Amino acid sequence: MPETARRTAPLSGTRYGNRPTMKDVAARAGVGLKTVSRVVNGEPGVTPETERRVQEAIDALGFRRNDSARVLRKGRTASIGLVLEDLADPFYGPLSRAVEEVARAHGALLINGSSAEDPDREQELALALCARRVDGLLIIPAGDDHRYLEPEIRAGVATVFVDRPAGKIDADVVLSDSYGGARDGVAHLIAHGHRRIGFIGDMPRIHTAAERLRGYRTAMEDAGIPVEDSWMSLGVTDPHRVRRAAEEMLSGPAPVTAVFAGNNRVTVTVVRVLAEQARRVALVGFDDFELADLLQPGVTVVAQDAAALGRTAADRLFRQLDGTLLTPERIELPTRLITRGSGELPPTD
Amino acid sequence: MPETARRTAPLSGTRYGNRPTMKDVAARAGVGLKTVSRVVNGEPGVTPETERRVQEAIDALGFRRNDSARVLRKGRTASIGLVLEDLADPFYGPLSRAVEEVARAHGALLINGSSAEDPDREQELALALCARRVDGLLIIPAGDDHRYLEPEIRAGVATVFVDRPAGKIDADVVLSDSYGGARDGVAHLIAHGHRRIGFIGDMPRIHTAAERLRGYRTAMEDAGIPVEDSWMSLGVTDPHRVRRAAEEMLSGPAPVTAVFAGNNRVTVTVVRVLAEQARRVALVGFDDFELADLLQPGVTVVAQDAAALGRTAADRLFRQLDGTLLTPERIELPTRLITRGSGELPPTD
DNA sequence: CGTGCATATGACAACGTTGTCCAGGCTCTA
DNA sequence: TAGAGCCTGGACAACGTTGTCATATGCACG
Repeated sequence: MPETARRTAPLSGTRYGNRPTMKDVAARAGVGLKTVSRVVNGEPGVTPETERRVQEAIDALGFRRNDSARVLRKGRTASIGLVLEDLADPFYGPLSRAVEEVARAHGALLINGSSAEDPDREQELALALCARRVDGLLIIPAGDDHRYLEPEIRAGVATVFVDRPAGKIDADVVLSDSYGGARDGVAHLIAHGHRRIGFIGDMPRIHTAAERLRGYRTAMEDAGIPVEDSWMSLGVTDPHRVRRAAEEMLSGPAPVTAVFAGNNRVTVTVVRVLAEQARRVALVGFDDFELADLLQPGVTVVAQDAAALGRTAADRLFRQLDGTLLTPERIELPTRLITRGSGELPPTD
Repeated sequence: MPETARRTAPLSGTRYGNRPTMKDVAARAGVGLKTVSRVVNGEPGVTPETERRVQEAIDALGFRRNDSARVLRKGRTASIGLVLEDLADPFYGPLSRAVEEVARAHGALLINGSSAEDPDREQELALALCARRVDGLLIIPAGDDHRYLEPEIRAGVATVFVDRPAGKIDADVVLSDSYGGARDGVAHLIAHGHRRIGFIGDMPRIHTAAERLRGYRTAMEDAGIPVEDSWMSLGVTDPHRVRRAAEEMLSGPAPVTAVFAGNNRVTVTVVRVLAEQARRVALVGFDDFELADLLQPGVTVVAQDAAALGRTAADRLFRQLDGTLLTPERIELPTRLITRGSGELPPTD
C-alpha cells in the first residue's frame, strides 16, 4: 500500500473537513462562480479554454459538488425511499435490488430501511425519508393506518405500496395474488386426496397473511371440508413457535396429513419438522426459495416474483413523478404453482 | 378506504409541491422563525404556551423539516453509504441489515448501492454518495484501485472496506479469514482421504477469491499433493459455466473425488451437479447457506458471519466519526467449519 | 462606422435551515 | 425602586448551489 490517504484532522465536529466549494474553484481558476457551476453541470456556453482551466482547478482541489445544496436549490433529490420489513429476508433482497435498478435507470439513488414489522418504526422511517425529501416512497407496510402520509402525498411525494395495500388512505399498490395463490395451493393438496390440511401463517393483521388464510378457507369450503380450529396456527413466525405449532397439528388422534405454509420462513421450519416425522406429510409453501428443488422431496410452492413486484412498483412510482399517473390503482401480479414432490404426496392416514 | 390523499397538482416539475416552511409556521403561529426552529428541534428556551401554538401550526400546515437545508447548514447528513456487490445475494442481505442496525443506533440512515461487481460502477456509486455528503462510506470493493477516494477521505469521509481490502490506499478493512478458512476446508477433505480435489472459484482479481485459492494451494502443498491445472476453475461464477466446469473435472480418466466451492453461489450449483452424479463426490463450500443441513447429504461449509462483518465494520466507521480511531487497521474475523456430511464422504476411486 | 445580434461571463438573490447575537421583559436583591 | 441577571423571542447572516438577469465582447451587416 504505497500511498496514505487519511483525514488530516480528527474531525472538528461540524462542517465537512473544509471541503472546497465552487467559490474556491472559481477563485483558483480566476473565473466567476456561475461559470464553475456551468462546467460542473455540463451546461453550454463555456469556451473550451475556460472549461479546461476550471477543470484543472477542480482536479487540483479535489472538488466535489455538494448535492445537499443542489437539492435545496432544485427541489428534487433524485432519491427514493424503500421501507421494507427486513432486508435480511431472502424475499426482500431481490425486491430491493429490482427497485434499485429502476431507480438507477432514472438516475436516482435508493435509501432503504427495515421496519422490522413494527408499525411505529415504519412510520418513523417513512417520515425520516420524507424529511430528506426523497422524491418518492415505496412502502411495504407493517401498520394498517397510513393517514400519517397524507400531508406528504399532498406535498407531492410519489407513493406506492408494495406487497400489501395501504391502510385508510387511497394509494397505488402492487401485490401478489395471495388469495388466489393460497387457494390454488390448498386445492392442489385436496386434489391429491388430502382432507385434514393444516395452515400456518402470520398474524391476520398482515394483509398477505389474511389473504392467504382466506384462500385456504375458500379452497376447503369449495371442497366441502369443514376446517377445524386445531388445524390453523395464526400469528406464528419465529422458528421455535412454528415448530411447536407444526408438531401439535401433526400429533393427536386425527393429525393433519398435509400442511400449507404461509410464507418462506414458515415453510423452511416446517420442512425441518417434517423431515423428523416418521410418516410422510405433504407440504405446499407460499414463496419459492433457493434449493427447494434439491430437498427430498422437492418442495412444492406457490411462487411469487419478488423482483417483478419491485420493478412494477418502482416503474409506477416514476410514472407518478412524470405526472403520467393520476389515479391510484391496485395491481395484482399472478402467482405460479411449482410442483416438486412435497405437494403431491398422498395422505397417510 | 374512507379518505383520499392525493397530490393536488400533477407536480409542477420543480420545488416540492410547495411545502410549508418554518417561515410559514412562524407566520401562522405569530412567532419568530427561530422559535419554530427551537420547537422543532426540542431546544430549550420556549414557554409551554408558545410551544403549544407552534405545534398547532405545525400540525395544521403539515410541516416537516427539510433535512436538505438542515444538512447544508450543519454539515452532517446523519447518513452513511454502503456499496456492495448485489443486494439480491443472500450473503449481503444480512450484512446490510446489520449495518443498518448500527446506523440506526447512531441515528443515521443507510443508503446502499449495488456495484454488480463492476469497478466503474463502484466508483460512480461511491462518489455519488460522497456528493450527497454521507458521513461515512462502507465499501465492498469490486475494483482494485481506490485512489479516487483519497480526496474524499482527506475531506473527512469516514471509510471502511468490508470483505476485501482497499486497493492502493491505506484504509480500514474488516474481512473474513478467507485464506485460513479455505485451507482448513481443503485440509478437512484431505483428512478424509481425498487427494484429487477440485477448486471452483471466482476471478483471482477478487481478493477473497485469490485468498481462498491460496488456501487451497497451501493445504494441498502441506499434504504434498501436486495440483493439476484441470482441477482448478477460476473466474467462473454464472451457474451455466460453473456447471460445465464441475462436469469437466468430474469426468476424464482421473476425475476429482472432492470439490471445494469458492462461494455460496458456486456451492449451490455444484450441489445440483453432484446430485446428478452416479458416484458420491465430497463437497465443502465457502459460505454457509440456508437449508444446507437439510440436503442429502448435508453440505459441509466454511461459514463466515456476514452480519458480524457488517456490524464490526459499521462500528469502526462510527468510531472513526467520533474521532476515536486514527490509524487504519485490518481486522480479520475467523471462519468456522461446519461438518454436515458432504465433506466427510470418503473418496470413490 | 454604427447598429444588431449571438455568445461568453459574472453579480446577485433565493432555496430552508441553524448559529450568533441582541432586545425587551421579567424576577430578585440591596 | 433601581440595577443586575435571567429568560424568552426575534433579526440576521451563513451554509453551497442554481436561476435570472445584466453586461461585455466579438462579429456580421447595412
